[in-house]
Amino acid sequence: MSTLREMAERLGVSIATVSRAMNDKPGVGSETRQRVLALAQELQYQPNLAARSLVTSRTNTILFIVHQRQFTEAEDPFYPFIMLGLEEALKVDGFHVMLLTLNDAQLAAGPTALRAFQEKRADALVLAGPDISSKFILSASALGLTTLLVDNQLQLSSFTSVQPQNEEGSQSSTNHLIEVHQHRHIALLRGPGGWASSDERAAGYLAAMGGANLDPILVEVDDTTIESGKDAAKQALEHHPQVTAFVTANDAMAIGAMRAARGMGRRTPEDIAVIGFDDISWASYADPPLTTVRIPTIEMGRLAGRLLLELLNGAVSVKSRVRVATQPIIRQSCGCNGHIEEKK
Amino acid sequence: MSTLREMAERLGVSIATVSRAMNDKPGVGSETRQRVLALAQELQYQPNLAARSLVTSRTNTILFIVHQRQFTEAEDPFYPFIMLGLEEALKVDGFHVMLLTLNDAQLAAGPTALRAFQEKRADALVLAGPDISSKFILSASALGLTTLLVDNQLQLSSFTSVQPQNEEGSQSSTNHLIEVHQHRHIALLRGPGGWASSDERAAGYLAAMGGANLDPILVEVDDTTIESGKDAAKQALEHHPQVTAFVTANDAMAIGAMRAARGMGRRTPEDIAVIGFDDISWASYADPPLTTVRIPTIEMGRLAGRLLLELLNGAVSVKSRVRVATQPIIRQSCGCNGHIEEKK
DNA sequence: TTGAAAGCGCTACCAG
DNA sequence: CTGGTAGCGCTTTCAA
Repeated sequence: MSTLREMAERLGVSIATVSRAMNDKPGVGSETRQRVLALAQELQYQPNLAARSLVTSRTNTILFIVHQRQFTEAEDPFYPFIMLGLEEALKVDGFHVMLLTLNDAQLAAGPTALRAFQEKRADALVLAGPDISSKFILSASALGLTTLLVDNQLQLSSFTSVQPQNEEGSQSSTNHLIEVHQHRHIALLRGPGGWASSDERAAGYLAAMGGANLDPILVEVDDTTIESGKDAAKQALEHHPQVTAFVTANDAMAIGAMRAARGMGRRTPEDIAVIGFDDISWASYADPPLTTVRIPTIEMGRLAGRLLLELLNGAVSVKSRVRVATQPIIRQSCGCNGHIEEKK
Repeated sequence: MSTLREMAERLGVSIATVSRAMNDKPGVGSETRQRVLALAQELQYQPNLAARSLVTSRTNTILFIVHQRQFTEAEDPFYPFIMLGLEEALKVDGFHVMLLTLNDAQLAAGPTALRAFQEKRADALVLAGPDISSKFILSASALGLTTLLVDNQLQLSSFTSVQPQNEEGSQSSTNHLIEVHQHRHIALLRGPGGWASSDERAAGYLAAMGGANLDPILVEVDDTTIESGKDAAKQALEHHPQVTAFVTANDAMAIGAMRAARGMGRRTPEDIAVIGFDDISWASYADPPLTTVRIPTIEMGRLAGRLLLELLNGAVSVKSRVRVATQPIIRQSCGCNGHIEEKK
């Protein structure tokens, strides 16, 4: 592996000059620069990043932190996509992504787990997922690293964050049911209160119902799985038999709801229309194919990456809360015939 | 951030002594060592890894390389689990995992993409997935980094590799169909030839059929998706109407096969029993719940991590090909009543 | 058991 | 425009 010194000797110039040439810094004659670059090319020179880090205090590495269970969550692997997008965006500037998963105990213990990263290990932190507590976020950022939140946000403090437009998404899907399919009795099968995404999606539904002067019907369950979707659908159908459509907190619940409804003799979409949220991979294979709201996960990751790069370059210093537009995916569970299938 | 020097000054000893004490090296009086450790504790001392890397040429980082599309593959996100297990195992020794995804072009271009990692960026490479070519593997390992293969293997060269017991897995599921459910006409719906996992799973099926003196029925399609599962099932049922059971290359195909069969008036498991492979997250939600063969993905990642650590520590130098046992998951699509549901 | 010092490869400052 | 050099924080010889 060649070094700056080696190149300097072969070229008969100083190490400093080679360094300047390699880093596109001013103060090198264009002819000299040419020769340096040519030799670097020939030698396949790669800078030793440890040495560079030692003097610059920058590592070109960012740490992606996520709850262990969430990372590969059974019914909806969301964060690997975020990480993929992040890595894509970061690598164009020569940055790398490290994965750090935290279990419940580590999350509770606070930033002890991060201590090892204080010292020259990462330039920034991406904290992903709603189940990272405010306390943890605050103490992590106190480490002095640039911090960005994905799918999480703190009300009080201001961090740069990237989140989906939950409210707009469910408002538009509710409107689709109202305007295109003329439903009047639409129930929201929602997840637990207190979780930002559940609350925001509920707000979108309420806005749409209010806008159309319809009475909202809310059914809240304490989880957002297929099973809880079944429960919610049963409750809704028993207490509100007039309901003809469901808006659900996510796709897993939508699938559960369709199954429960079918078990009660109600077919989708003829008797009960259903619209989910997320567009997980199996949504298009559901029976019938699920109409839903797509969260552009990879794109969210890319955006987070680009934001981080700007923050790190000092190009921007404002903390911004970015909302990424969701996309309606019209399939058949809403009553459409599915000809307006999405283009991937 | 405190440094060795700072500690040395406060303790009135030399930097070398502090370094030795911190690294558990001999040559330090036990009393001195105590004092050093106590101060380190108090100061929350963290070594500067860039500085350490510069002198030791070790980074405590391993690079997880996977094909971009594969990492979050729509129907079966396999590699995030591997990465999770890897990270879990590695972090106990203070190692970190970096993600590098490669697209088709980069894969074809050879190790250019890896050049940046030659220099003090990673101590080892984990190459995951069958679609990383031998050529790429060979040239990557020529970089001089310890290399480990997951879900891939080279026939000629010897690399340490971790793979599932594909052959044993499908042999046992085929046997289940033969012995427990008395099927005589079992078709294998297999994926493309040439892919090691497809071939191995086929071999397991053939072994079981041969062992029972039954005639194998092979249907090969060029993909392993729900759609190709449908195609394969249609072909099988048309050309071999006597077939009463399917063994499929993976769960996605199994689900497609059940749907196609149902479309042709054959119910699962009454008319056609089906057993898949992989145990993807949606297998238990299929209709009927899918009997399959589970690949212990997270455990494979952990194993890869432990192996790597041994290799790096020089504890072991032998290149070993490790096969991880799969686990039969009996649900209902095979004809069992599902009471023997797996314990997670 | 301990200390002094060289040096890993690089950036950045100061002279010229 | 160019060169010399200090020094980032650490590990590791070599002496004492």
